[in-house]
Amino acid sequence: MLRKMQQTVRVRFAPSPTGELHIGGVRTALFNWLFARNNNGQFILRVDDTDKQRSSEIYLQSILNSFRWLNLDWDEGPEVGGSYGPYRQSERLNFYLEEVERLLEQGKAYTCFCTAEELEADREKCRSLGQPPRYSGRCRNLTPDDISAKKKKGFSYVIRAITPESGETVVDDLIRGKVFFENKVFDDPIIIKSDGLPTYNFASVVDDHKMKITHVIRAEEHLSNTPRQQIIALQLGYELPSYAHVPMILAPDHSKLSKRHGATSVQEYRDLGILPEALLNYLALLGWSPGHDREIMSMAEMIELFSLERVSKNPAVYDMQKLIWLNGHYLRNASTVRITEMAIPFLLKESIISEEQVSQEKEKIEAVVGLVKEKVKTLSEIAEASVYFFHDDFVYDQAGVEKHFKKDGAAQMLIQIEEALQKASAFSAEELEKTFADLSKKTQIPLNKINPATRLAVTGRLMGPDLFPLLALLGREKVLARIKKARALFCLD
RNA sequence: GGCCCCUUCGUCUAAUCGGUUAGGACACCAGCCUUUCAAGCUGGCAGCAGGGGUUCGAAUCCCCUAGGGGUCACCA
Repeated sequence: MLRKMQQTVRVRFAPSPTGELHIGGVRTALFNWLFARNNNGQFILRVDDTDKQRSSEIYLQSILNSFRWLNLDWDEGPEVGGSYGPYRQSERLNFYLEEVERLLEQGKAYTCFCTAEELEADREKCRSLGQPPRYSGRCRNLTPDDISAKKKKGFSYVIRAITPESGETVVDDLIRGKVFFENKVFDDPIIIKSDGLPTYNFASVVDDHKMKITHVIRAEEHLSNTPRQQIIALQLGYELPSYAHVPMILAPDHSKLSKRHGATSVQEYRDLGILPEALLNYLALLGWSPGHDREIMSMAEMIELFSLERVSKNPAVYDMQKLIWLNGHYLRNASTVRITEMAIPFLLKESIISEEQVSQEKEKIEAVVGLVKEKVKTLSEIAEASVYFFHDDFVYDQAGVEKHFKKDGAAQMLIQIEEALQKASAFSAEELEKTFADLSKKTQIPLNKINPATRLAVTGRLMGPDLFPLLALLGREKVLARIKKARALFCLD
């Protein structure tokens, strides 16, 4: 504990820009971030873009946007810089080559000319013998003359690091304890590819060291990679960071989360109308708990309570319903002004309002959102529930029409409602509530007939926000016009 | 298949060194509230994967079995 305090905690999240940031990545990033903030340490973003083919700037920008949207800030990394940069692996080639040169000189790595076909043949042979596929070590003992001759002929080559053939490597994991691996199951890993770029296992080790990373917190899928990285680190003479492998997030069918399971990227959740704080709170609960019955937590509370010791070992199945529930909670408790800002893009996208209205009718939009947000769970539902405040040409619920309009006396009732509303002294929620109560008393028609009929006439629906504030917001003119229209459209007499 | 990890309600999880009527949350069901639907409140349903040990006592420690997941690339 004391030793931990002496050294500033430095953690990193190292996405490769080959796709959108997905929720598994966010959860890993979040745990890193919480751990850093809890320890007054630094959270570093590093771009693992050594796969030239698949990496793209578009994805990097999208990932950074997702981080910004989630409000997860990084102390060092792209755009903010830092004293251990550059933070893109594609710009750190000189570091890797320097280290490879050293390994080569020390005889801890060697040049390998084996072709893909040769390697495949080797693997095939191993398989047929019932053994695990393993590199034969054919090029380990090439002489310097062999090597320069082959290079001169233009053969392509890679650099491999030498792995001990016996003994074992122990990964001391903060979450799982000591995990033992026999060295004989590993072959000599490629550290520099034939395109001259480092492989993940090498670049990652070099960067973690050069960036003074103290804790490597990553998904469990990397656990079996860790001994290979430790072996490389050993060859390089590095001191090892602490490791913590967090459990994976699984789809409801217990398989690995993928596109076919629906939304997987942060961007998709954003488009669905999920709030960033809800997503983070939910993700924090997947594989971690503060220990007591606490579930809804602000970022400040999560920072305060987070510890790796309380991260669980077993994979967590992802449950959309609980996320939605949490989102509803945050939606209701957030300020109307903020939710309105966030809902506007959804209203625009569904053509419920125009750009012009955004600038000219902000107050009305806020009033609508304020009324409607109590009943919904996502921002896109806000849009859906707001339609009739801005459009007169909505469709009427068919079952509702049968039940409330196509009955004897329905027209009479609507007329009476109209008259009462016309005479109402003020068109406020309180006044309207009184108006309806009086009407019910006078006509002997119960409120549970008057109210739904009014709602149906005015909104086309049977459900929605409280009726009286709804009517008040719509205004006398629109309400009366809509009741007239419904009467003309549906009533028998 | 080899190696590695994991196993508490349907799902996420709690239960400090072994002693709890195994707790909470989502979902589901019922009731209350109510002008609707939600929300909220109250209550209910539901779990220690199986089998052996160790122990006065095991969800908790050990072993085995089963199941799930990961990994074995010139992807990260």
